[in-house]
Amino acid sequence: MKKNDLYNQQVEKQSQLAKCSLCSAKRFSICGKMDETQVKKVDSFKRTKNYKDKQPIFFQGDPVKSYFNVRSGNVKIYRLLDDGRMHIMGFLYPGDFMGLSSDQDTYLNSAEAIGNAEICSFAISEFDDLNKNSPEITKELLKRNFQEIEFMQKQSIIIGKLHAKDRLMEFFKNISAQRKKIGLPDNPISLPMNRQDIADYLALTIETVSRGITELKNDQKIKMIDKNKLYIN
Amino acid sequence: MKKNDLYNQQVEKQSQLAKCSLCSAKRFSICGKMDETQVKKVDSFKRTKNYKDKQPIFFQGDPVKSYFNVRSGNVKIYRLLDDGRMHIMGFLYPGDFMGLSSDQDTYLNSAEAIGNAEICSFAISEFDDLNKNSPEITKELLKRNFQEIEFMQKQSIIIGKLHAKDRLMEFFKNISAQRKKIGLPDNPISLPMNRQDIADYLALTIETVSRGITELKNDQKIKMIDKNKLYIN
DNA sequence: AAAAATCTTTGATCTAGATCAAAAAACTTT
DNA sequence: AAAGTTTTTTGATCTAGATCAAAGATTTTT
Repeated sequence: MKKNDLYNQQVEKQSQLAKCSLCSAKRFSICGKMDETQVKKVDSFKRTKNYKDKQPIFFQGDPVKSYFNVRSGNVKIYRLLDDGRMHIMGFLYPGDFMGLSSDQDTYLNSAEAIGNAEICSFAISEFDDLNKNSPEITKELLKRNFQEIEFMQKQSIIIGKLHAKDRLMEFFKNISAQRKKIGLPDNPISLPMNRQDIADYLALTIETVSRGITELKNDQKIKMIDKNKLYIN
Repeated sequence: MKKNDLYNQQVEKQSQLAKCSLCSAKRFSICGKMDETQVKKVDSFKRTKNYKDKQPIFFQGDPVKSYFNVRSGNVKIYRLLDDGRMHIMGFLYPGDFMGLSSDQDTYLNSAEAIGNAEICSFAISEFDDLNKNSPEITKELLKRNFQEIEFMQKQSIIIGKLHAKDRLMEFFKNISAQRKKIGLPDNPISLPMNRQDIADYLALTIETVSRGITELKNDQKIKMIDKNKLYIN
């Protein structure tokens, strides 16, 4: 059987292992802002699933039924354009929350796992209920939204104004900072996504990404440890 | 005296005219979500100022002392890059709120008036106070943030994936939609900003913007009424 | 209303990154 | 471990939009 088989049956993680109290992403998650009663409630209504590489989590246009939280692994958030091209909005890391939007009707973007990922899902009604009665959660959501706006602003400068090599360098630095935030070594970094994903994220082609990496290597700005692992000088 | 003199002395709008009850932007503003008591409070602590073309409202790096609301006119939100280039994050219209950020410490972007604009300012402490005790205001802020994220996502696709002519066309359509939202005719539209601003917003050069407009005219996609007014076919 | 300043358009040329093509490397399956 | 598949890199060529340059419009000042 192929490694990346989308139709692979998923086994729901058994409750013992999925418990919030054992969640390594809790500290960086929205759940980290909840009190014990709230976490207990989340623990009871959340579902935790293991996703394989390239397995879809939700798709643009689908009705919004759940919100999601990344427990481990990575996720890419992307939009398919009418002409079939893909634009990647961002990559998610453990502790990142997704699925909320302004209209709450249908998902605007699609999400799929990059490599193996554990994702918790919350039915919107139950999560909204919890949120409604908790200013802490609302405040945390607001804060995360502001951070996302600021990140998107930086990203629009990167895409709009920087050359290919500089976009790549900023991308590597962002991964480094993100890793630090969740307690991983910030150098060297690993690239969970492939070259095409990097291209679709930075608004470049795969060839330009490849050439850019080669040149950054020659310029001694980075050192490739292997295809998906690099050291930033 | 030059029309766009930055150092023009401002006359604070007299309270009678600046009253919230007479504000034509109230319906589209955050203030439109407030009850009478809250509006009364806002009315008492807000300050309303007239800005002239190119006059700064706040500057990136300055300590955040106030939030702002556009009462009339237009504003550009931009970031100056290290090399002196400008990236415009967006254009604001009556009813738009600005100044809030995730860290609340310093402004990340700069803001200046495009043409004459009336802007209300709120001292952060007084506004935060109001917000703290009003779930409606918080909810409205959250909603606006989501809309901004979604707008930025669309914008990143426009900048990253579309050709010059298509970027311009999307830009005109966005202005049209925005005008409709605030009760102005959605066609023809006026362009309050100049060609350089459009270029800095769409990550193009002024020459490419100019040529793009000429070509859209030739393709019968738009009809220029004058330099700053156009009809979308 | 003429002169000066600013903004916009048009023309000629250049280039970063796209596209087309193929080799090399890294994985998967048998 | 050989064959097949997918991903990444490298090479050659092309092009949309940048850059450099100057002419027209429009606005501001005198």
